[in-house]
This record gives sequence, structure tokens and C-alpha cells, in this order.
Amino acid sequence: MFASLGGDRVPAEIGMPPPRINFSEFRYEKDEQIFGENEPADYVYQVTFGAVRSYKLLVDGRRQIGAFHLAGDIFGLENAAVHRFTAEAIVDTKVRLVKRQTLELIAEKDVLVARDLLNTTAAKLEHAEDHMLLLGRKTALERVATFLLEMDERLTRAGFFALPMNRRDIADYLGLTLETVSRALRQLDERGILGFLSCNQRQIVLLDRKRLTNLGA
Amino acid sequence: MFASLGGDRVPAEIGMPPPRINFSEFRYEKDEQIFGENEPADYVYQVTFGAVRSYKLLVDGRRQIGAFHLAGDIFGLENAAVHRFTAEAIVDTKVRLVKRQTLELIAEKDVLVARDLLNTTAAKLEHAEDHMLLLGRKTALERVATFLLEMDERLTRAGFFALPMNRRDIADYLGLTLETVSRALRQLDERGILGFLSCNQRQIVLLDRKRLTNLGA
DNA sequence: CGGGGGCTTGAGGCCACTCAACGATAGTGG
DNA sequence: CCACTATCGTTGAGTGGCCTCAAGCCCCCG
Repeated sequence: MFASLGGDRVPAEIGMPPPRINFSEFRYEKDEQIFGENEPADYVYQVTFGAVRSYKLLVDGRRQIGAFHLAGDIFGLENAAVHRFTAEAIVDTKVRLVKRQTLELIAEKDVLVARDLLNTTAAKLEHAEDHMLLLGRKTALERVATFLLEMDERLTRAGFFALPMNRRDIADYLGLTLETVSRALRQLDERGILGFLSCNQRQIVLLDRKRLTNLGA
Repeated sequence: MFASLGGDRVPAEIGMPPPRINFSEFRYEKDEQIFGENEPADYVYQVTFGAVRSYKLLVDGRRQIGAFHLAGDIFGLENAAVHRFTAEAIVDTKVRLVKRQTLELIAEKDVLVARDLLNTTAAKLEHAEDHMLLLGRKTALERVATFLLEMDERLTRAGFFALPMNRRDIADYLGLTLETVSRALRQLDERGILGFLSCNQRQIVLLDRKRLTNLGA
């Protein structure tokens, strides 16, 4: 993303603003809020290290996490004046930020940057569309299977990874309760589809990706 | 949407390609497919009359409708080579269509058109984000209330309207069954929050928008 | 060693689903 | 005009998957 802003020495999927663009590095501690829903959307963020959750709340506190943002991901990019999610660091996190107005001014002249904005937004839309199918029509086991495949894809693609988020975050992402997530993981463990590493319940090995894919589809 | 393509004599919210852009009118009968998921996305569509549903299917037939498209709405605009939804006419429907490539060529030169593409995509993203909250965290009654408010907003804003879609479509949009939708509507009727017009179960009057809003929020 | 957070596990309940029957309406053809 | 059919919607009875509530485990950390 933002490949058009990147130099050649940087992996395209991470990207990097060229020297002429002002960007700041910033750090957030675990559970620290980065921005709140309906706050002015003055900055666009990119995770350089760590993980971020963005979510909406209902008045009684029910929470829906719309997306997790991992290293390289852009977030907080709005086409409106205000943020539509609250964003919080899941673990200690470093971000880069650019003034939204700066980006927009560049986009008006540079077609490549404009196209990047569109690509980024379209990618988020595709994710949301897939997630609607999950939330509306998949069973608890299918949701968890889909989630594990997504995390494997985004974290390592290696079949094992350490989840940065806790069970409650996963549950609020998948439209479930944390107990149901826990039970689904145990079931996948019992079936030999996944395993937990080294007594740590967040370190997961995918043992049978084929069966997991069957469940997640 | 696509205001930058419109002439002054056309309402901005509907828009119209200027004379130099080739666009075709097309008609689809009730339940006719307009395009299928994973088909090449060569055209972008705009509803001029009628209504369209776009949905995804799971292998066993479970369906999630991602959006309804009403008069004036753009759909089928993808940033990828293929469509990510199947689109079908809900009732007899007229659409206008433009070659996607044409639009992209123009967007590369005309910043206003490029911005329109971004705005349209961003609006769809916002809708999807709100809908994830609904699908993940709202009760059946809250979903139906939200749906009615959305339809009132988009159809007439007058407090009464005729739904183009049947109960099954509504259910597949809200992640429910058609029976649950029916029961929720009856409950809202019994509570005096809405009424049905003239023996037609699709013609609805909102009698107490305040209580409906309380439920839908 | 006590405390707390994260996670698991069990028991019971409830909301939405499933299955089934029925009613209303529109269209079709005799 | 009246069957006849198909579609759509409603309603009821019963089930079940996920939620709620609660207890307990494990690990980390003071």
C-alpha cells in the first residue's frame, strides 16, 4: 500500500513516504487509544510495529471490531471529516503518521498517489464484504477457522504464529463471546487441526490447513 | 455520486455521464442476474429504476446480501478484475452501464472523476462497516429496526414506503431467517411503532420514528 | 505466597432457527 | 366465474447453538 510513495529499497507492501513528505513516528502502549470514533480525522496511520484494533460500540457497550491492523497496514484513512472507528493499540505499537490534508493535496496532483488511496480503500472494502458474510452466515467454528487462516496469511504464511490479541478481541471481531472462541479452538485442537505451542495459548500451529480451509470456506 | 460526470440539469445525487461518455441503458427482469461473483468486472452500473441485490454464497447455499442498490446507486464498481458479488434485479429494473476501462481512463486525467471513484468506494465502505456492527452485535429486533430506518432514509424519507424486496431478501441482508424478520415486524406493529398499508405487507408506515431509532441504535 | 489477568470448562438458559401448517394474493386456464 | 397452482407471508411448536453465569486453572509478577 502507498507503493507510489515508497522508494525502491522498501518492500512494496509496506511502502514508505518519500523524504519530501513529513511523517512522524509515534509509539502507543498496550491498550492505549490512538483515536476515537467521531474524532476529527486529521491523520492517516501506518503500523510499523505491533498491532491495532479498530472498533465500534453500541450504547450499552457491545463492541464490534471491524479490523485488526498489523505491521505495514494503513488505518485511520477516512474519506470523511471524522474517524468512523475507535483505534487502540493491542500491544506496544509503533506507527507512522501523515497529515491527511498533505496526502490529499499530493493526490490531487499525483495520479499514482490518488490510485493508492483508492486501492487502499478498495482493499478495506473487500475485507469488510468478506467479513459481512462471516458475521451474517457462518457458524462459530467456521468463523474461528476463517480467522486463523486470515491471521496465518497476514502474520507469517508459515503455518505457525503468535496472536497479538486476546480471546475477547477475537470474539468481538467474530461476533461471538470469548467462551465460544475458546471452545472452538479446543475443538480444532482435539480434531488435530491445530496445536498450541509451548504452553502459550496464543501461539498456534496449523496442522491441517486443508481441513481448516474446508471449515473456513 | 459521479457528480463530476453530471450535467447541471441532473440532480447531483443521481448524476449522469456527460455526452462524450458512452453509456448504455439496459433492462433486467425480476430475479434476472446482472453479473455473477468472480465474473470479469468490465462494466460499472447505475440503477435508474428498480432495485438490485448483491450477495455472496457459501458452498451450501447460505446467502449474505451485502447491499441493496436503489435508483441512483452505483454498483459493480470493483477495483479488481472480477466482481466480488452476484447482482440480481429484485424487481424489473433499468440500469445504465459504462465500461470500467473508460471510467478509469478518464479518472487518470480528471481529478474530479478520480475523486468520485474514491468517494463512491468510501461510501460503500462506510456502509459495510456499519453493517458489520449490525451483523455481529445487534439483536433481531434491532436489526429490523435499523433496516427500516435505512430504507426510509433511502426510499422516501417520508415515513412510509414500499419495500421492493421480499422477506427472504431482508433476512439474508440482516443475517436472520425470514420467519424471524416476520416476527420482528409483527412485534413492531403490535407496539405501534409501524403499520402496514392497504393489506400489502410490503407497504410500511413508520409511526414512531423515535422509538424505532432507539431500537436501531 | 497472594493477587490478578487471561483462558478454560461446565451447567443452564434463551434467542433465533427449524420444521410445519396455514392464510392471503395473484396469475392461469378451463 | 371458479378451481387450481404457485408464491409470499404469518404463525406455532419444538430444537439447538451460542450466550450467560460461575467456578477453577495457569502463569506471571509483585
